[in-house]
Amino acid sequence: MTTTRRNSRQRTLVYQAVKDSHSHPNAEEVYLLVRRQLPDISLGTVYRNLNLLADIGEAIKITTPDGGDRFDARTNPHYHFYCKCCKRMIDMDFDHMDKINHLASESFDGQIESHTMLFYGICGDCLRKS
Amino acid sequence: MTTTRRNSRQRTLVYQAVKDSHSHPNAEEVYLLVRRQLPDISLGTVYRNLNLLADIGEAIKITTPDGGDRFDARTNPHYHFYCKCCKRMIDMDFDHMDKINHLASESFDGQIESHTMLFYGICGDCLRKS
DNA sequence: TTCCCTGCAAACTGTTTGCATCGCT
DNA sequence: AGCGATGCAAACAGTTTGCAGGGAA
Repeated sequence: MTTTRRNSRQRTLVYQAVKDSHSHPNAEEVYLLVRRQLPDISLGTVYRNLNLLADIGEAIKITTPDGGDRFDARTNPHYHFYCKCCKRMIDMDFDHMDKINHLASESFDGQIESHTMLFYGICGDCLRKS
Repeated sequence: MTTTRRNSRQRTLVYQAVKDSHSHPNAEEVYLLVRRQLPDISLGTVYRNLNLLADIGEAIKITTPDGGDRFDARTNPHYHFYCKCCKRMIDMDFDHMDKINHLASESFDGQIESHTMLFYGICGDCLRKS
């Protein structure tokens, strides 16, 4: 038996914030966004709802090396690129994802979760600035 | 002018522990390992030396979704696979690394750091147990 | 009316840091 | 002797959680 889930303004706004922001916000950023419309929301509630979204699969939680997880409400398959320079998390949409998944699965004993690869490096913007 | 670096029993043992352990230990595990030979070492020192190793490139620091970074003293190129089930970090050595790096680089604006890809999924051991 | 959800604050985890001292070089 | 490294403990950042009250169904 699944537990009944209720709606609340807080829950709706947290979800909206993640969905509308395409910058992979962390909990603090979502908190600041939602506070614009609901100044009394607490950070704990933001965390609870972000984790709920991740649990039920309506958002992805991405662990970054700079402390703090980021959230992404995009549901279509894509990889992530973490720029060590500007610390941005960048979506990677490209044609070869299936091929890469396949190549990786081919010689590994285990079930690779499709489209959850994380790459590291320096993004194009940072490269051109230096 | 580079700063002079000195040796200490602590530093040597931390390095040895990471090098000898092939299980991608976290700071706490390294601490426990080193304490067997040097019971008075402090956790702070372990952290300082692990970070030093990562900075000078003698070890890799891998961020995991379960809190706590892991360390790896293997220097030859390989990817990592994080098993969501048993929380192990598993080395992936396979023939297609260069091809995957190339495919990924091809359609992404930025410099992908070779051999730092992180995959998620369920490892073979966990699959067979369930 | 039920009981899920919230705000608040305290607690927790992993990591860093200031400081006095130690001990390489 | 000089100064980099250590042990210790306090501080920190990000996150979780216990609890009493609030509100959706």
